[in-house]
Amino acid sequence: MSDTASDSETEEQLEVWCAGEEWCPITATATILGKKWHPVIIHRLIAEPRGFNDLQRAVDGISSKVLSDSLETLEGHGLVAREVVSEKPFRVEYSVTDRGGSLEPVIESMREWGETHLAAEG
Amino acid sequence: MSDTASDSETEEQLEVWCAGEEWCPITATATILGKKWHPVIIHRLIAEPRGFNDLQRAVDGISSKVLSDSLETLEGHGLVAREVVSEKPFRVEYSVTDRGGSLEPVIESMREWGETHLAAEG
DNA sequence: AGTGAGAGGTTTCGGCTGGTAACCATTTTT
DNA sequence: AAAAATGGTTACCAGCCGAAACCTCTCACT
Repeated sequence: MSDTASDSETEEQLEVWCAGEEWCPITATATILGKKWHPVIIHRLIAEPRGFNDLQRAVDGISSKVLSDSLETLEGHGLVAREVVSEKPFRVEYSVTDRGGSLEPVIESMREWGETHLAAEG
Repeated sequence: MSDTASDSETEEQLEVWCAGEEWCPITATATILGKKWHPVIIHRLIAEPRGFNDLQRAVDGISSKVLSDSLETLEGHGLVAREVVSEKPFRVEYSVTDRGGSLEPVIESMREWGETHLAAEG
């Protein structure tokens, strides 16, 4: 494709550099975060660490199976940490890792966009 | 896409409620943007309007069927516009709408996150 | 001891979606 | 004429998504 404009503009290359390249940071991010429930799960865990059922209520609408699968996936990506906080009354706590917490600006921009462009409910 | 029922996404998905009481802007945004290829498609169209094959090459990795379906969905959400620019040599041009262009900060934050947290991964 | 609520999930079973490959029609280029 | 480029469609299938049911364990109440 078009990239032989080496000496022209340094500024505009920032927006074009991932076109035609093999690895795309947007696609990479979308592969992890681009699921229906992943952003809101992380958002709720950034707000505060929670147990499974508490989290399910906070996400509000997700099934237990999908939440279970999602948490497993997110833990695999190193975005969420699972800790058993009690054995006898068996209790678990999910929280975001540093890596997961770093997604806050992304999720916040999604929240803002949704609020200004999708607020059509009532 | 399939028939009439599934196209209710176009209008009624905007009324995604979090099971009764609270409407969640993050979930609503994720329902639209939370697909593997949607963010990068919009990103490439924000960079410049393109024809189908040009866009497919720019997205790099997407199949023609998935691109076709995605464009149809995004057009239904009012994020992408399709214009036939020539009939004799049949040419179309896809571009972002104002609404689609307003996603730029969201996509940019995804790009930044991927660049700093996913570089050199698969 | 029995019942029910709450925590933390798993199982089952479809339907929808994402992905590959093949195919099609038209026009331009070689 | 043959090849390539443009803009897709169709067939087919693996896998993910989602609703509902089910499961174990503990605690509280009676």
